[in-house]
Formats: sequence, C-alpha cells, structure tokens
Amino acid sequence: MLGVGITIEKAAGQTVVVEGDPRTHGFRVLTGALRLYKALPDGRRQVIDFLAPGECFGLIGAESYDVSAEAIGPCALARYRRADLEAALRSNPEFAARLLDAARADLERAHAQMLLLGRKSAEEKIASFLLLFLNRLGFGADQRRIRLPMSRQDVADYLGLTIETVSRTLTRLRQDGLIALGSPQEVLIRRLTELEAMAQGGR
Amino acid sequence: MLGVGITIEKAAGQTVVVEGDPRTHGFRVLTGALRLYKALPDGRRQVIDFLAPGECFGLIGAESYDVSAEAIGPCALARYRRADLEAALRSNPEFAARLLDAARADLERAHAQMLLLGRKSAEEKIASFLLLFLNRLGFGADQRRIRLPMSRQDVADYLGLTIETVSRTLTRLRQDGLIALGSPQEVLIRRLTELEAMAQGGR
DNA sequence: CGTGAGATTGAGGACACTCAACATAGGTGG
DNA sequence: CCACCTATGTTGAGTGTCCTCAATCTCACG
Repeated sequence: MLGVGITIEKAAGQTVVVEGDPRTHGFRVLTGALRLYKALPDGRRQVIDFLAPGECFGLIGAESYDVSAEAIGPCALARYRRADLEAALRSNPEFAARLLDAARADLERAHAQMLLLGRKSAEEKIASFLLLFLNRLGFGADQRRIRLPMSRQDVADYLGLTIETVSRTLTRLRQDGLIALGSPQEVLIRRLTELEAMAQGGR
Repeated sequence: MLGVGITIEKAAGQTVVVEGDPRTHGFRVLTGALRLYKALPDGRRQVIDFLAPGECFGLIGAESYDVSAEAIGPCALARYRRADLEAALRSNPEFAARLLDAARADLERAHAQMLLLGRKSAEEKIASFLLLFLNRLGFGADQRRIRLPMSRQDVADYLGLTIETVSRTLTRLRQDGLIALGSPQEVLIRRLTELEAMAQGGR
C-alpha cells in the first residue's frame, strides 16, 4: 500500500519532527505511542493528539509540519518519504481515498476536542478522556482497565488543564466511586454509565 | 469541477444541516457567511469555524455530519449531492487532490484553534480572532478595518468565552489603544504589531 | 415613540490556577 | 544493601481570571 517504509526507533521523549520543519516524511506508529502538540513562544503547550500503534501522521500536509511529534515511551515508527507518498497518491486512487478518509477522521476528532476544550468543565474533560481509551486508544486495555502511557503533564496539556487539576479531578472521581486508581498509570472504570453521562455534561 | 450544483438561499439564522443528520450533500458558500458548531445536550455550544464565500463543508465526511451549520446572515449556497461528489472523487484525481488539500487546511486550522482554546488567555484569544479576519476571513475588510458579520455570542462560542468577557476584552483593547470600535460590528486595528505580539502571548 | 434584541458595564462568586509542601517510586553510587 | 537523589504525582492554601447574574445602554424596527 505505502511501498516500503524504513523502520526507525525512538526512545522516551525523543523528538520525531518539530512544528515548522520542512515536511520531508510521513510516519506510522508500529509500537509505542506518540504525542502531537503545538506550543506558544513562552512554552505553553497544547497536545493535539496521541497516536496509538497503526495510526499515522504527516502523510498529507503543507510544506511544513504544523505540529511537533515526540515519543511518549520507546517506540518504533515506519517512515515514508514524502515524494513516495505523493507518487502513490497520484497513481493509486484507492490510496487517495484512504488518505481522505483518514483526514476526515482526524478532522472529526479535532472538532470533538474543540468542543471539549472550549466548553467542558474539568470533570467533564477527564471523564471524556478516560472514555477515549475505551473507544479508540486501547493501549492494552481490557474492557474497563485502562493503562495510560503518558504523564499527567501530557494529559493536562491535552485537556487544557494543569497537572494539579488533573490529579485532583481523578481523586474526586475515585472518591465518588466512578473509578479506581492503581499506580498513576492505571485506571479502572467502575461506573461506566455515570462516567459517560458526566462526559456529556449530564449531572 | 464539481459538476452543477443547485443554488439555495438561506435567511439569517436558518439551519443548513444538523449535527448527526445523514450526510446527503456538500456545500459551498457563494455569498454571506456560515457558522459551523457542535453543541452539548444542555445547550453549551462550540463554534468550530466560520465560512466565508468560496469555502466549503461537508464535501467529505462520514455517514453523518459531525457539526451543524447555520447562516449567520442572508446567504447563498451551492449544494452538491453526495453521490455526485463521490463519483467525481473516483473519476477525477485532480478533484481528489484538491479535496485532500482542503481537508489538510481545515485540519491545520483546527489544530491552531485547539491551541487557542486550551492555552490562550481571553486577551490572546480576542487578539488572535481579530487577526484571523485580516489573514483569512476578509469579509469586506480593507487592510485594517474589520467588519464582523457575526454576533458577540458567536464570537464567544468560537473562542470558548462568554459574551460579557468578549465585550469587556474588546473594551480593554480599545482603552489600551490597540483597536478602535465603531458599531459593534466594526473594529479598526490601530497597532497591528502589538496585537500580533499579544496573540502569541508576547506581553 | 414604544418595544425588543443585542451589546456594554457592574458587582460578586466559583472554578481552575499558582505556589508550595509532601509522598512515592526508580535509579545511582557509596 | 541501604542512603540518597531526582522524577513524577498528590494534596493543601490562597489567588485570580473568567463566569454568573443583573442593570443599563443602544439602536433598529414596528
């Protein structure tokens, strides 16, 4: 489909691409996870998305990357040259259709996240975030047990909160019996229905 | 390019499509302006984007619209049947490439807006918003004179603020000499450089 | 003019942030 | 093997930005 990509490995925290750099390659996550983010000059950061194995970024785009990408933990990526991608795009309508569909999915996710960032409370944001793992980013989750690969700072920067608010809100959800907490990375969903209601503002 | 579309007219506030409805058509704005938005069950609203003449939505997508669209003022739209769009997509690689590029542009705008919603202050949001009109939505603006076609409520829902905060922040920018205000729809940029710095957090 | 919708201004409050202390866990070196 | 150190996360106290509620203003329209 994509021709042969080169496999590259990244250690935790390593940079894959930087916002503004010339877009020379597209990538697909093979193992591990990435964060995509944008930053302001003073260092404030907005995580745009987390990428699980199988997901891609940079396949389409302008002349430069519009976000930075970093490894959350050790991970392996397939890398495709931009010229090869564009050749595939021209020669293979099926490939073009798939890219278009992937772009659509990214766009719809971005829209949902805009609603979250602009209009949801901290509690609603956290509830939505936890459900995201059940619905999409199943990083080795069984039905109700979530394993978060990223730090509290990453979560905070994804939801437009501070790490303290993330921590406090998780504690409150635990006290209310909606979730249970193991190590900082482990979350167990105890009352799914209530959590889903909370994520949509029903409370 | 798109075959022949049917032209339809909408009055101020009229609905074009509703989030969740089956995606039967795509649209292009001919005259006037649209707002795209998502809403929570309790009525909280996030405006996803404003569309100026020439811009499109719904050309690609899933089975349903993921946002609602309404006319801001009286406007004319070209409407294309989904089946026709998909036929054009399959038969015309040039058209597919243009759609892909439009999707990319939408996605990059959404990313920039996520940074704004999650990490910018009210002042930075308003400054960014005003600059948006100089850079993209030139709704009949000369170089420094902006005419906002939408209400304060629309602006607030676009920036993740309340109408009161929008109003107060505009007043503060006026008092600081960065802008001048005519009628509620008219804004004159007086110190572009300072406004640009403010939009990026430089202050 | 009277009316009503939209915008502005004011007073007070709440939610999330800031600053800070403490806890926990992993890693390193004596 | 344990003391130490640093990362990361949690909890606490106080503050501030933006929100809520409410009054006033403006202006288009009947």
